[in-house]
Amino acid sequence: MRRGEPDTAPNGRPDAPGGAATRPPSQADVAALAGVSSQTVSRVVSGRAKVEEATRRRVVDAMQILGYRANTAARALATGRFHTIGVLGFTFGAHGNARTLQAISEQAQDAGYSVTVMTVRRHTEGALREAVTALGDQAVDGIVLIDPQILDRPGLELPTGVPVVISDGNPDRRYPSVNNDQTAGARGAVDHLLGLGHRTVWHLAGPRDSYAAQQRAAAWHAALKAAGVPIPPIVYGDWSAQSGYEAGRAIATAGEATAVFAANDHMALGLMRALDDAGVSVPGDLSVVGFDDVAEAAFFKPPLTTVHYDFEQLGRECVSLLLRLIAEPSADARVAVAPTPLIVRGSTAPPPSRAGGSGRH
Amino acid sequence: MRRGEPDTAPNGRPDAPGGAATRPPSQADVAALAGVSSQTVSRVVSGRAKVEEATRRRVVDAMQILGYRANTAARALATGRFHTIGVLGFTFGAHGNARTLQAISEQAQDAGYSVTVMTVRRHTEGALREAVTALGDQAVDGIVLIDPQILDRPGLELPTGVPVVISDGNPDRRYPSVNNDQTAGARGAVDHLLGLGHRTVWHLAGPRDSYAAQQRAAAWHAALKAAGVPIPPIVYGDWSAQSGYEAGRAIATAGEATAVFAANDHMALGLMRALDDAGVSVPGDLSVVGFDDVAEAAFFKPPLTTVHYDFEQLGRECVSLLLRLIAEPSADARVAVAPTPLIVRGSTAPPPSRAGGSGRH
DNA sequence: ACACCGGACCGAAACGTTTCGGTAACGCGC
DNA sequence: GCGCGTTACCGAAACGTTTCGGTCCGGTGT
Repeated sequence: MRRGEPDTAPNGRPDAPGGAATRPPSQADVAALAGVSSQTVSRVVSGRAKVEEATRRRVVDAMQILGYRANTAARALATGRFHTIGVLGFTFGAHGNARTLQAISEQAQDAGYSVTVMTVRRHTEGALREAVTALGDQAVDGIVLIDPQILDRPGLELPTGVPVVISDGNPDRRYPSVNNDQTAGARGAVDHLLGLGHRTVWHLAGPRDSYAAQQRAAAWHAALKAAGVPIPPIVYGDWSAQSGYEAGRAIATAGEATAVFAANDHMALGLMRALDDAGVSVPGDLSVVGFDDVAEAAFFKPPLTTVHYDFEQLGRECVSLLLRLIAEPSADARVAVAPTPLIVRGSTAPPPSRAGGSGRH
Repeated sequence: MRRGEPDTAPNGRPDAPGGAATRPPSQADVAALAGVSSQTVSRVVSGRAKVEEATRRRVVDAMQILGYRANTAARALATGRFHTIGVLGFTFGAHGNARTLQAISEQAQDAGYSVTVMTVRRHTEGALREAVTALGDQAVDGIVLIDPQILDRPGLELPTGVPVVISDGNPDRRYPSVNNDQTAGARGAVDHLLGLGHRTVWHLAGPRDSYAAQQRAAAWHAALKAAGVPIPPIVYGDWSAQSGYEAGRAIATAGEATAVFAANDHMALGLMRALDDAGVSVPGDLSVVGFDDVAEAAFFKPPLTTVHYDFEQLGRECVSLLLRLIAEPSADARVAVAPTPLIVRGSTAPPPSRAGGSGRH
């Protein structure tokens, strides 16, 4: 790593085309050109201290001429801050996570932070865990955990020493979490269906290990209980349309349900498709409510009544909270939650009248 | 940043609960505990040089005891390498980009690299551009450009000195690009429809500034031309289901088309919804082919015939190529492209017979 | 005139790695 | 027993910032 260049610079180093890669300009180079010391350059770039206007101009000009860019690594080494937050999850390809990540990225960028994504493989054991851990620590100032069930993996330790916030996670965990009001959303869905006259509402839940799925299921259960209506068994899916389709077949075969609340829109889509295949009309014979309000939901057939979920707000709040915790580790962890309004479209209606309702099959 | 601790360490610094944040262990600490010098520790962690087994054990044990983690910033400063690649795009919330990013992240992680996402706002001018640029340079060893039309933004300069690869971009640009075989996919879609007996095929294209959209449109055009059939005017959308719906209304009103090739599945969905609203049956009156093969496409009504697109392969190839270029800037830039097979489902059929076909309204 | 003060700036010491150049210790052939 | 190459290690110099502790200087109150 030595420079290896003689101090008595011989006539111009070869900057010729195809020549040696020339080292990018450093603070010291700027300082030399501007005729100041390097820490004055530092003061100018950080803007944290007084610099006389004339000096400042000279420095800025020199930076311009040389095309100076601060070296992130050196800064991080000196300050101990990376100005980077890590986002840790199973996948960023899934709809909700992708939207949340985008919001996180924008919000972080506005605050001068960059975002590193760290994915942990779902079905991976052993050594890779350590790799993830090693990746995560020391290179980020804080972490947003976007798939909180990662915490359930034995042996996966999050780096200590940096704050962690959980997106859509269980609040009684060891880390602060940010949640939209899923409970209200699920309750709104159930109440809407009951209000239409359905005797009860079935639930097509997300995977058991997902906290979001758990919370939606719990709210569904509570709403039914509060209404004093019978509580059907939960049907489980894995968020995918395929799993929704399979659940739909089962529900159609059972032939009891008149209303189903699905824990996300993709499963609702598969569900509706299965019902259609089975000759059950939506919403004539059976009403369906989704969750998420994906951009495509309005164009399903029928257009899906669903709970709107604000992933963008979720991501932004995660960043805000995390930055507060980075600045002041004991900061207040309370955050505002976004509302989850029900968007009523065409997939819900009153239950079929008694006459034609029971023998439909 | 000075340590400020007396060299003659007084009896045990207070590591008491709530005590001062104690500096993480450094290489030197490990070296001291193991009774070796710090560069031997370096040799052990890098594994690049011979170390006697006994020494090696002592060092490893010491690292274990102290919970040593290498400091990324210091390493980056010393080596000039960050072991990080940046992914630059307009948004990671969109379906294709999200899947590509996920694949990039996994592939990079397997190679020991981490991934930083950098988003540039679509409708933003001026100073923010510089922010993006500043963010991008010096902190990454290479860049994957996931929304190549970013290059069309005047004034946005990519950092020089690091390799850049373009995902799904125009090959005659200044950077190497990785493309799946979009042309074959689009041609397959058109040929399928023509093979079913349609006189011609309309095209619902993606936004004009998208290279992927351009390429699909060009392939559609070429396929029609090769078949010697009339070429209808292109209808443009913006990838969204909403824009597909609007296009569908126009196409239904015109009443000429019997087959439409949509440049992605979401637009195809909106299109089908508009046709349905207009009383045009799919595929009875009009056939629709999509592009992407999103997981939900099989559950649309009708199930969508579409071109399968392998975003995962795309992302992986981008990383492979980029890592080759990082290691050897003049490396061969040729990459394998993934096939784009047509998945035939229920949204395509032969055109309506002449009798009932023309007067459908 | 003098001490004093604050503003603008500088010299130099960290931050924790990697790596260059060396150096003891050791085996080996002559 | 002497040179010589190897092996296993170490001392110390970078890498480019930030920041501590000063210094120089021009003003101000007495």
